[in-house]
Amino acid sequence: MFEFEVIARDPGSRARAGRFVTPHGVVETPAFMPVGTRAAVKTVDPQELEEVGAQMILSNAYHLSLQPGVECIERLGGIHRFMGWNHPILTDSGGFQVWSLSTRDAAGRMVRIDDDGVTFRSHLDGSVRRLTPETAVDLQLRIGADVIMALDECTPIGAPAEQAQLAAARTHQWARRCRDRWLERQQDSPVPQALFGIVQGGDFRDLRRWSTETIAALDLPGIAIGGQSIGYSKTKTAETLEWIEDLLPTDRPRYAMGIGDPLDFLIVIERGIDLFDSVYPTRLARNGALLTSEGRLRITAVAYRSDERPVDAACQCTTCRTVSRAYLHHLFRSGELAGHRLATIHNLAYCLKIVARIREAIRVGRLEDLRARWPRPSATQGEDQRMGMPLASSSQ
RNA sequence: GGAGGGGUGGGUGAGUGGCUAAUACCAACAGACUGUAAAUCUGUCGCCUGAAAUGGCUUCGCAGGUUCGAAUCCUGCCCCCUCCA
Repeated sequence: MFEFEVIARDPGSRARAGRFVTPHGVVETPAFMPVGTRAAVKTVDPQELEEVGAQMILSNAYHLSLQPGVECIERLGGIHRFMGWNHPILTDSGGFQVWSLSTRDAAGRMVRIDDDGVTFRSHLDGSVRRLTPETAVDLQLRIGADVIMALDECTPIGAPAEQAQLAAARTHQWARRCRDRWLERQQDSPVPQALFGIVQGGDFRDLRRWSTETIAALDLPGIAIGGQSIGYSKTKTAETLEWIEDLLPTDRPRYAMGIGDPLDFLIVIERGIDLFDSVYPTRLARNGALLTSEGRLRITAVAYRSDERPVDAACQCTTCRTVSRAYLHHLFRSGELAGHRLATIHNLAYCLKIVARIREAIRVGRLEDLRARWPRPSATQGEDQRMGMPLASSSQ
């Protein structure tokens, strides 16, 4: 049911194009998955997601279990039906929240980890919730996503070796327990669901390789690479993937968790990644930052007050076809919610278009052309942001 | 006509003798954001000099005064608001 087929490879890198078949449709890879943590990609609806080119989206079992609760989603026919998205969905287990919620509170009151699982203090009402590998799997199976993630402990950048080692070891133990539970439950499940394991190991080559071997050995339908090193740091992202690429299974999807800057897309794809997700484009959009061929555009800047041009002349999205920068500027300045939606539509369309171009290039064996024109991040962070990957191949 | 309240930096509005170039919020300007506790967060925000610590200058309706020292106290003037007639 969850076949994964590689249909083209780039001769100059590890990049590959494939088809990931799920019960809710096929995902043409490489693919970017927009994030809809609470069964909603903020500000846009399922139809807009389709229009923008999304194939598969992400949601989060931790958030959904708090609200509206898995019983509710289950009763209403599962997450696809619940949110009106009849395409593939992946849920994260809540492993990321082990890290993101714990860093919010120095006293560590919101998250407590032990070898058996994680105890959360709900960020909504303070109630205490317990997540173990088994319950994480159960919750996700009941929510009904096509792909579910093992419970893991996300290692922060700069974590010392001992800490990274312990987190990885725990992640491995949990992954085994998730697999056992998943295998057990799949037998009597009407709709198959795929479990992905997650590689941790922090910033250490040997730990990353150890983690990759361990997780790959579980023989799950897919493998993910996690940790703060992935996404948050461009150099660490590339480095980490290079460390482990030869150990990743070639016959199943590989998923880099938290990659959302278009500049990172080619970097991870060339290192053999098929799937990636991030809140980046949607969050940037809500904060008034638009991704364009010319780089990042801050729509609230005075410069756009009476700029009649579309956000990106090379973009075909609804936003770029219908409104001007001046109008978007006005919407953001006046706090009109339509601005968030239009900006989100554009950022998603832009990101998905970039990935589609890369995918096409791999398929026709011309990734080299794209690579040659790909923006090279400089040492200066500020300058990077003025860079963007053109949507049109006008320079050819 | 009588009684009372008030005028503070772009706006709202604290402050009622030195710790005040002046709280806070908004606006403005700039930056951040990568498996979402985010329509969030951070910085700047009188003028001049400076890379910066800083230094200098001018500010709390206007004009005087008291004081070592005033946005804060006193006097006069101008303006605004509320209530009563």
